[in-house]
Amino acid sequence: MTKRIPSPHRPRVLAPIERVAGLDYDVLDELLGYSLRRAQVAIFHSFYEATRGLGVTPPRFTAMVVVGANPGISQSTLGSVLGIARSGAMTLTDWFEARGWVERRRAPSDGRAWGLHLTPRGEKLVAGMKRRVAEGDLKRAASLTAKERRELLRLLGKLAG
Amino acid sequence: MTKRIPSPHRPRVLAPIERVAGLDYDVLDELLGYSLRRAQVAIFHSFYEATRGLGVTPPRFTAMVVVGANPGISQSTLGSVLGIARSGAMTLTDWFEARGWVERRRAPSDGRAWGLHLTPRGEKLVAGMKRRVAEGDLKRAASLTAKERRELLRLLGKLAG
DNA sequence: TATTGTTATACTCTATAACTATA
DNA sequence: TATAGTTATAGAGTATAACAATA
Repeated sequence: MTKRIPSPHRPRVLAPIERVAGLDYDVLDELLGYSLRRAQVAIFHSFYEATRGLGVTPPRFTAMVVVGANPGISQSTLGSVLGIARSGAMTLTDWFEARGWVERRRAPSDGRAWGLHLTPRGEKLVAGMKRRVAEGDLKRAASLTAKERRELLRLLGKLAG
Repeated sequence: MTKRIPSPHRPRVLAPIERVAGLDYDVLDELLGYSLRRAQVAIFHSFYEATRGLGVTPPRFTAMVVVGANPGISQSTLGSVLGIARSGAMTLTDWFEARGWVERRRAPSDGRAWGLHLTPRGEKLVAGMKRRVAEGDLKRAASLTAKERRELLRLLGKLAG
């Protein structure tokens, strides 16, 4: 089977959304969409610190966590979780496999599907990342009280749900 | 001056981040980063409805609003607001100019820079979009009380700031 | 020298569509 | 027929680097 060569890992440092002094932002500050975007970019910086050098982007992190918590998950299901097409889930899996973090095993119940599993190395990596990302996430939210952070999570959940 | 041909407008409908039943999401639900992403995707759908058929993506909407509220703004400053490089701000401006929504006028104080201005057509368009986007944003947040929505905006602002 | 806009180019991410092998 | 994975291809968005004109 010929494998596509996975792309080199060079994650982008998302440019900060600068607050340009003296500029009128009009309705933007009243919009949840814009505020969400700004908050997300801010959080991304702590994520980037927590995964520095690994080439792990947020979708890749999500994928690793989900594979770890759901061993044997298929590529298609992984794609659904991430909101990407099957072909994208494949590229993603190739990327992990090339690094020896994830392996494909034939699903026992369905000859078409692969079951995805973390390798021992993948297990170790994801454990470390989970810890560092969670720490960074907390640290970035240090301007919020514990109660505010919980409330924020709750409100975001309501919005997304 | 040879102008680059702006790309056709075919905005993507961001695939929803499905909640796959029976799957273990592990730490993800405790992370602000992941919750922000899910909320953002949800909000994006109302944005998409509000700008349907115009090819206006969130960054383009932000740009139109900012140019409208700050006539004469330079491409570089616009790029800073959006967190993109100068070359990207140029492509963006070309896109608007090709539709007759924005025009470049030589900046009186600096012979290198362009000042960006909405055309009458652009003014009309952005006014309508602002109304519809704000309405959609409110509607999408209908599951939140007015107080919760304000609190969410406040917390997001704290996080981003 | 530094900055603005521009051009050329490359890369990432993702989508669609066609193909295969299984179901 | 339908689905999982694969492959090929295309497009949107953005980055970097080099250049001209102006500061």
